[in-house]
Amino acid sequence: MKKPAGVELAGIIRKAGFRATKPRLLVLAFLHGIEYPASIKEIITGIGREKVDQVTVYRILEAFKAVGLVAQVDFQHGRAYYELKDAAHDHHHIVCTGCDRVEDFTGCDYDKLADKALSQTSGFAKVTNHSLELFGLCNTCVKTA
Amino acid sequence: MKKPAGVELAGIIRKAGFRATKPRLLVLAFLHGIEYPASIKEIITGIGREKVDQVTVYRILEAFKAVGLVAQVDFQHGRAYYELKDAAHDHHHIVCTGCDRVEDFTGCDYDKLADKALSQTSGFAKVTNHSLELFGLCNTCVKTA
DNA sequence: ATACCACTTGCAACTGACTTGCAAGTACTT
DNA sequence: AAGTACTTGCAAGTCAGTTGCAAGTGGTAT
Repeated sequence: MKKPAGVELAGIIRKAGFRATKPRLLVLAFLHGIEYPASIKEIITGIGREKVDQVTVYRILEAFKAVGLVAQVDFQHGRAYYELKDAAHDHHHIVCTGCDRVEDFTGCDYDKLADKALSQTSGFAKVTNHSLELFGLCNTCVKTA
Repeated sequence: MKKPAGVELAGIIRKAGFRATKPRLLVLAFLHGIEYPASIKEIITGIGREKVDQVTVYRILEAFKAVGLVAQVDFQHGRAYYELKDAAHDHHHIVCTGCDRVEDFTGCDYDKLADKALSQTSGFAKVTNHSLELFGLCNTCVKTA
């Protein structure tokens, strides 16, 4: 089971136009294993500091983002979070401002939103990307608020 | 016209629970004068570096944000942007990834979105805030892309 | 298999956004 | 006019993310 997974990941990386190096495989494997977006620090700690330099992780994520392999999300914590991008499942996150708990939700109606924005603005030709986060209180934090 | 505006701004600040100090008046007046969100650096430069310390600007914006007087938006430029919050006019921004040009659009259907998210998640009790940005290409940059 | 070379990585040093501690200043109250 | 709690300014610090460059390595051609 380990070998096939590795091979598959290498294929994903090569298809994206990169060499299937050990750091890139480690980053991609780590992202495959998480449920919610992870910060760079979490990614490095998760992989193991001795296995890959943080600069390398920054560069890999930047490159993966550029080819649409990963999505960068902003939880307003002063640092970037990353997760694999799943084109078929455009989801967003709701973040608890009390405890940083995260859950997913879907249905932002991206296409309609993009059309609406383009029809309202005179200077824009196309929408290529979007970011949407909801902030709120989880069942636990709402009691102590 | 200058005096009344100043008095009015002072009232806004006091109503929010702060003392109407010179730095706070300057920040609020500057935000009143901009068309699109400004970075801290732009705010400081706009006000005049000699008139107010950058630490003070950071603290003022943080405080104004906490009471809902200003909104912080993320254009994925690695720094925060700020603008006055207009409760009656919930607008969002579309940002050109080529030249950083910004325009507004409205109609994100916040209430419906919040309901949708709450019905899909089991752990959240309420939505208190949201962030939404579209990224795209303006009429100029789309030609050179 | 071997060698090559462009692509990658790791290290060290750096930048720039933002924060903290604290003494000095000042808006509002009495 | 004076007091005091709220604010500010300065200096120094933290932390995320970047840059330059020499050393390393994956994929290809031989």
